[in-house]
Amino acid sequence: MSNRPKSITKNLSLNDTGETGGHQAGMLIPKGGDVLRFFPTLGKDEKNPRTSMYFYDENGKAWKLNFIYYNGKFYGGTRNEYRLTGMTAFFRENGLKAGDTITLTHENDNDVICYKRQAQPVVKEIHNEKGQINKRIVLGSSWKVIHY
DNA sequence: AGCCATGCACCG
DNA sequence: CGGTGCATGGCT
Repeated sequence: MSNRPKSITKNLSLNDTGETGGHQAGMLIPKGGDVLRFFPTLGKDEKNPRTSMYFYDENGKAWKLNFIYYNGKFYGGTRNEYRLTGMTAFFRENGLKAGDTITLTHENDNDVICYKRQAQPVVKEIHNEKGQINKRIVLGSSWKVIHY
């Protein structure tokens, strides 16, 4: 639809921050939308292609993130999704939790990473058929895109 | 489609 | 040898 967005923001999930005990070290990038356009194009010419991207925080510190296209679906597997990995150090340094947001901005050939803490996560209780209560953090629309 | 979860390779 | 991230399977 349009060109590369100026900025994208993600509302962090429990899995993104590692609070679920996972260690996948990366968050999912939705396919087919403007969010994906923020990143370089990765095709299916090779399996699981990737590129490194450097983002700078407010202190000028560089963070190396890896943008990977898991495209195993086209190589006999099932995966077909994009991920941005290598973020756990940034999450830890800033104490980020699910419900917080991280924003990636591209401006004047400068890639910037920043974050925003959510004051109080909204927790939703889900009652299942066995009478158990599961808690889950409510995420607004996960992604937000800002164009030039 | 998106989030949750994990076996194992790698590396300090 | 313990923590981290890759690559992938699983669940909703």
